[in-house]
Amino acid sequence: MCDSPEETLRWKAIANALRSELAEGRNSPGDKLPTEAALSAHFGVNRHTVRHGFSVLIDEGLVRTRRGARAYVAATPNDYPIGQRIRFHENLITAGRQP
Amino acid sequence: MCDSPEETLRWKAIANALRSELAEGRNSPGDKLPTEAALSAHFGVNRHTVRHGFSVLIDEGLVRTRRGARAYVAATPNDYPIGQRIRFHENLITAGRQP
DNA sequence: TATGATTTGTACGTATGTATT
DNA sequence: TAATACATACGTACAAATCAT
Repeated sequence: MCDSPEETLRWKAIANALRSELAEGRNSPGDKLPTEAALSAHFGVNRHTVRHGFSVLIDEGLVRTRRGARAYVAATPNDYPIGQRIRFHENLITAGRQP
Repeated sequence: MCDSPEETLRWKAIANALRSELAEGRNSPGDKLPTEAALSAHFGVNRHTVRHGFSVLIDEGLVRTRRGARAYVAATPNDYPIGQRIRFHENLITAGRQP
């Protein structure tokens, strides 16, 4: 009942995986993340799917990207716990489901 | 100089164009927007470019989308004037430019 | 109610531009 | 200067939800 196929979406699974990585605490703000190409290979997905997942973390303020430079950690989930609450964008989308 | 090539980006130009349309006041919350295909043809761009522009308005809370259904107006810029201030996402990105 | 058409969502692929390293 | 890496934008295909008949 009420199956939530959230994890079946690759971009969302990648976002969750990366967020968990940051929550582990082994990364500090300023640390560089792997390249899109490296993450694509690691997750076995297209580069754009990685970018889609990245956009979630960017909107959450956890990660920042700059053209030409590697993405880096802007904050960790522990800094200001958003926990299960997802980004604004997500809220709007899921809210759209309600009648 | 200091040219700000904000308008040269198609997805941003489309977002601005659609936002201006909503600001005109001829649309009310609940009104349906043209389909992605129609907007693609109208702006002469790919469907994904339209979707990219849409994501801006979605994050601003002006538009909502549901799979299978047309996008509809959730609010108008006049409802809560954001004016020149761009969405959170944009702020993060542009903030990334600063040293 | 049921079926088919419409429309958005996801995912992959490719090419080129532009900033950083 | 050259290599690296992200950003934009085109394209294709299929899945899934909605709408219309």
